[in-house]
Amino acid sequence: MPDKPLSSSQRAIHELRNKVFSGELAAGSDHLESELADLLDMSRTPVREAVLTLESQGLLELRPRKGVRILPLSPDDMAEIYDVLTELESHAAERAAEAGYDETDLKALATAIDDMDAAIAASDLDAWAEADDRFHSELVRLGGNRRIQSIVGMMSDQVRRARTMTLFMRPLPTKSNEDHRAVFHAIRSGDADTARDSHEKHRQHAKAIIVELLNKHRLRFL
Amino acid sequence: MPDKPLSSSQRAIHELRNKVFSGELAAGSDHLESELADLLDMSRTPVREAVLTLESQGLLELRPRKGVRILPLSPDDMAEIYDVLTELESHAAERAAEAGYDETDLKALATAIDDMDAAIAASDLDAWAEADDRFHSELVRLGGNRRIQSIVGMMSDQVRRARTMTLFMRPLPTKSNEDHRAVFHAIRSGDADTARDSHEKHRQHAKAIIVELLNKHRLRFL
DNA sequence: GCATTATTTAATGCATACGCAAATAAATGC
DNA sequence: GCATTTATTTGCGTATGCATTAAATAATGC
Repeated sequence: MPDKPLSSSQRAIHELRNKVFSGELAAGSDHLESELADLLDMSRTPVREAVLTLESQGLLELRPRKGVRILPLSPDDMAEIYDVLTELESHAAERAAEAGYDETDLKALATAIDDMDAAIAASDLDAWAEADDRFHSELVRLGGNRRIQSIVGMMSDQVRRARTMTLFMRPLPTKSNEDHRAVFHAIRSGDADTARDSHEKHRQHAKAIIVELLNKHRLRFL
Repeated sequence: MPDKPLSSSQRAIHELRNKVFSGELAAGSDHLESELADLLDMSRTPVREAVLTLESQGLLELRPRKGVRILPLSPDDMAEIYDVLTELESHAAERAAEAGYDETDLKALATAIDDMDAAIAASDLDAWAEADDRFHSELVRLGGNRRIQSIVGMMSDQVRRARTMTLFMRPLPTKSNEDHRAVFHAIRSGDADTARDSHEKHRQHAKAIIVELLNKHRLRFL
């Protein structure tokens, strides 16, 4: 069936998001509402609504008369984001382990891990990143807390922005999948403490790598 | 000076929030945009913008053609919210302890604790609740992560809704302030682990009490 | 009667218009 | 020249109207 026509508002949200991710709307740049409306070929109304939504998700900022500002991400911002992810995802891992999921329930998680292995073997960074996203979002889903899912979703969006930049400037994340497996096994065996601790270490490590990378390359923002 | 005139949009956000808290807009009820516009004596436009914002904060839900639905809070929702608060506030406590704040920096925290003591002595539940809010928000502020401040702020809003209902049906929170003092002392002495653990226990305890209370009183939602 | 289709109703999504206030430019006084 | 005032521009906040489409109701066929 022909996909249902998307509302202008929704379209605005998605297209603006994409343009931020792709860099077409550069971090730190300002844009008038009317400019964005022209860009998306719609009136200001749906643009305003989209901008309101994206503001609440931390992607941009409304500064009356100065335009809509695409929020830059500093290394400090990145550190904040990773800290939130660390806490909430670790909680999810803990809960997932307590939930007593069986092999079937954990299949998506296992698949994501395997896909990461394959991607690394093929040196396909994009595929790895996609599978990594899948692992983390599935983990959070298994945690069962919908508010955490929503918050982590928003924060992951921001991380994705930074990863585009940093992925190619760091070594292949070969070690990363050991962490994923540790978390996986802890969950499968119902060891909540280990699941939590493993994931916590995993995320803290990721944070350290990215923040160091950004600082080393003098990426004051992105 | 005469306070600056608030925009209709801002007014709508605040007034709608208040009406949700006060119960004037009951949880679970549906309201057309035009109805809310009439209620607030403004056009649909700023109401729509406010509703968009409040939706992203989890207070209500937009269901096209069915109206704006004030989201009810179930015991499960409450549990989710407390879990998020537990994780993020505990992280803040840990960081606050690491930050090496001196007596002056921690004054607001100490004051909040004293105020709670005074409120309990006077059996003034409203004053206690206010000081408790102050303690938690100051704690999170000291944690230094602005994203956590924002998330915790949103979640605390929801807790406040429930507390209105439950505050009078539970014993005076006399024990609660012991927890607060433990967190305070750990922060002052730079003991991050203790700060974290104390606060974690504090919040888990609060969660258990509220969830039990809601279930006991068959408050399926609120 | 019951199911299906046609008709009406009405809430929303969006475009548009307009007044106001802020920012900028121009003009005036010193 | 520089500061201060005045004029002008321009972006935003809000109101309003209309087209669209989902829901509700009536009508038709079987």
